[in-house]
Amino acid sequence: MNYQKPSQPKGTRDFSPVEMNRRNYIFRIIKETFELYGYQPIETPAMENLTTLLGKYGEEGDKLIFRILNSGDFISGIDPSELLNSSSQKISGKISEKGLRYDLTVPFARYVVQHRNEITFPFKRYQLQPVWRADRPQKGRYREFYQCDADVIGSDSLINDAELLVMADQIFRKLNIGVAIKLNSRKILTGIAEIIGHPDKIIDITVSIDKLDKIGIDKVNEELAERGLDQSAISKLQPIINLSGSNEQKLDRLKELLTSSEIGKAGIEETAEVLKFAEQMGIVDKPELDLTLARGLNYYTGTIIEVKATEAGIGSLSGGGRYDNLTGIFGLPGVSGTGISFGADRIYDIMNEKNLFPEHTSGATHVLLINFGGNESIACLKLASFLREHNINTEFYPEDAKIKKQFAYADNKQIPWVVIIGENELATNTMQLKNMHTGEQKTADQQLLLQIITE
RNA sequence: GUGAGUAUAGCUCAGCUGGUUAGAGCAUCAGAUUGUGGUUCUGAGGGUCGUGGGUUCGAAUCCCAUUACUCACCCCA
Repeated sequence: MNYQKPSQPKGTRDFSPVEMNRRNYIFRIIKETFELYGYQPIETPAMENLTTLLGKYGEEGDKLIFRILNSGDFISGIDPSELLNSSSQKISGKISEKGLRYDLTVPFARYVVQHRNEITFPFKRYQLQPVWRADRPQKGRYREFYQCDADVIGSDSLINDAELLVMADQIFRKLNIGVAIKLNSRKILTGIAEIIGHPDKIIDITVSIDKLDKIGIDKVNEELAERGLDQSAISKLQPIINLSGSNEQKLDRLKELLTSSEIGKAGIEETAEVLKFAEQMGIVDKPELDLTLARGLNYYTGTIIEVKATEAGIGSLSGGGRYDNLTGIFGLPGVSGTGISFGADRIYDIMNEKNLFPEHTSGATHVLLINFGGNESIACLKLASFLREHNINTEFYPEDAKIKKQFAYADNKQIPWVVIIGENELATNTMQLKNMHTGEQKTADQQLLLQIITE
């Protein structure tokens, strides 16, 4: 080999047929669940105008947006002296006007604003598409990954927030993944920031206490101090961070602590309401109120949701929350939305790690017909179309290769059933049906074949 | 953006403090087996040791640079 080995860009992946069938299994369950609750699919383009994307994800987020170079002679309009003297940021604004989508929520907000006259509110949509982030990849983090979002926009009702929790509960149970569903409220966090006397530091506070699980209380306090909180504020924060007990107990205690904060009290009430609705909808794995849950995106204003795998430090599998004014930025104020996003790739990783996929994911070939050539192959071709009419994924081996080779092919592709029609079978109008898993083989006719392989 | 590690066959890796023609397992292909895979046996193909430079009689091995990847931090699905 004397050519440069080809490779994909870092943080991106190829998906093999086996992987795709498994990924589709995840997508199917997510879609089905979304649709059970009345969410309908939309898609938006891979690229958006930078004006749509920039400023929505904070300073860090802006840096992580993949920019697309303008087509044509993108450098022509620029003064050479400008190239030398101005920052790369400024220049990039001149040579790039589009970027790859960073998440699905902001494009959705854009979609809603643009199509507001065609949409009936409340609008429930889901969207399963890749997003791109120019991050440094690492475990469970990719530069191209799929998000599966469900959002309701144009409804203030907390039933929607509860519905998201219930859907998350259902999806992870269907997938057989053990998770902890966590709930918080941005309003409670705001209330906390108010009563400790640092309403302006809410982001710093939330980012720091979000790490509690990971780095421990001492480090969190250190970081809070570094971020400019005085000691009295930090000590006021301690009883709040350390709240324990049931959700009810936590909420009761919070009521006492946040009496002086109107917004804090509202958050407590709303959270109690969301939990009540979720319970009435029959949620199985009860969400846990977790005040250290903050989530990065700045646009959440109410409920905050996160789902983590019970074991495995792979980060969150799903996250979401309520945003009161996302469409406001695009000129449609006063529309509240709430939504949740599932990270398909992390879900895949964890299912793979724990062997949670069913043995045969649909999409794979179900039956292979062995090719003997001649008249036998005519019988096989007819049988194959019969099976396909019954919606059974069927392959006829295209060459009359050695039987051994054909069987090895079936084995390799993990095809569960193999049918043999040779000279003898052709004469008696039968076939040999072999179960590749057990090795059992029996004589069958068309009807028996259909019956056996569909049970 | 910051820090650390790795780079040898399609994949996973071995190759000791530098010493002839670079190894294994798995995978692939062929045969043992002309109607039977997942077990066994035999054989074959496949590598300018990431790239460029340096030290040396001699470099996969030591040094420098560079690129790519991995892991962690920041941040996040």
